[in-house]
Amino acid sequence: MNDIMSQRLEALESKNNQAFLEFQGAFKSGNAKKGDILVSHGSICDQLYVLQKGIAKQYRYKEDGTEHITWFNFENDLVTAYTSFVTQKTSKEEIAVIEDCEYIHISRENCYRLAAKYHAVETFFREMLEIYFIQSDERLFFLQALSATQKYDYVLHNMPHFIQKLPQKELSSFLGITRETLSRIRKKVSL
Amino acid sequence: MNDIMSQRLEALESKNNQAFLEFQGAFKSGNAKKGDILVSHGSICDQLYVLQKGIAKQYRYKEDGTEHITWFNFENDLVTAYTSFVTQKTSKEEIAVIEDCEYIHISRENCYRLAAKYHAVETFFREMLEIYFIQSDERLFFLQALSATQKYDYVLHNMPHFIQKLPQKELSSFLGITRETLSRIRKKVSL
DNA sequence: AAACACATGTGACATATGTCAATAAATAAA
DNA sequence: TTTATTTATTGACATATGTCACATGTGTTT
Repeated sequence: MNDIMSQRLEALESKNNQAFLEFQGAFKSGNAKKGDILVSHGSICDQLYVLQKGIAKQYRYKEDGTEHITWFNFENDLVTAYTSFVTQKTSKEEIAVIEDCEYIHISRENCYRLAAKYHAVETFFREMLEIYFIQSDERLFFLQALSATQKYDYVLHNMPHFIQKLPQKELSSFLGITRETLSRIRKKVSL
Repeated sequence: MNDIMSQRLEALESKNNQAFLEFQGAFKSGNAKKGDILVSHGSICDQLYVLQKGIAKQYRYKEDGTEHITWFNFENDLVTAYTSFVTQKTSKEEIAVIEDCEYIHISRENCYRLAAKYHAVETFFREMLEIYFIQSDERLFFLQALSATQKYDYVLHNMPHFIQKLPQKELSSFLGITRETLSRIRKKVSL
């Protein structure tokens, strides 16, 4: 995700510097410690975050109380509970900090206000959405079609930082398998 | 999806009638028979379709040759192999007709040209993307966290037309389970 | 260093779902 | 209508993955 975001921002800057400055100016900075909840289940999400440092996880609970991680966020990722952000209904998703985070954030109101005011900002958002949509599409296939081992391999090849930086407990949830199964796969792979 | 699309189009019309007319004018109409391929695996997708009648399926192949349906399209759905459409790389996805279709379509070139020309068209696309992103997010959780029976129940309650209108062969692929398992679940449910 | 909490590894066993094969039912073709 | 083709059902069995219980390891706090 990383450079894609800065690319788009540069495009925005060169296309309409005034829009860029105003957009940039609407961000505030903040930080959060490991374990903190950025967006809590049941709340209405009205902020868009950009991670500058640290790791966060997005997850949902099933009725049985189990946590299911849908995505991890690293440096330069856009982070928000998108469904709630867009619909302004209570969020089923929750976002929590795995490793101490520094971030900037902008309110939903400012996002939409600036998107309405500046065509170039609107374009920025459309392009970011495209990227995340594609990412989501890839994950869909991954979840639907691959076995536990294949999923692990996929992540190993395509998102190696996930494996390097995340505790297995979290990674297994993301893969949609149990910790035990992940542990056994790792053993097999390392032989 | 249905009315959401027409809502957005109405919004576009009232916001900028000129943009709306030009956008609308860029569509051509067409049709396809059951079994036809709208977008084939390996091609570059440069059209955006709007289904007016019929049903289509979007799917990908695994290396082992098995087909995995990621989504079904019904009346008034936007249809395209989004990843290929955006990136202009060859498509991993394929789109095929399940029930004879009538549709209108617009070229990628016209989409982006009009989005760049008219802020209101850009907004239309951003909003459509938001909707599809949310939909995709829901499906993600569905695939990751639910058992075969739970998935069936989910579809039964949330997309009943999927169950009414689609052959089980296709539905099972969409659910990420085998035909046999689906058949057994249906038997159990109907008791 | 000791004590603790938390994450990971391992074994025995349970279970959901897949696989394969054979009918039955439904659709399409002749 | 009859035949052919595809789709759905059902049974016996295989297998991947989950569950539970406990051991081992790792890092943190005192």
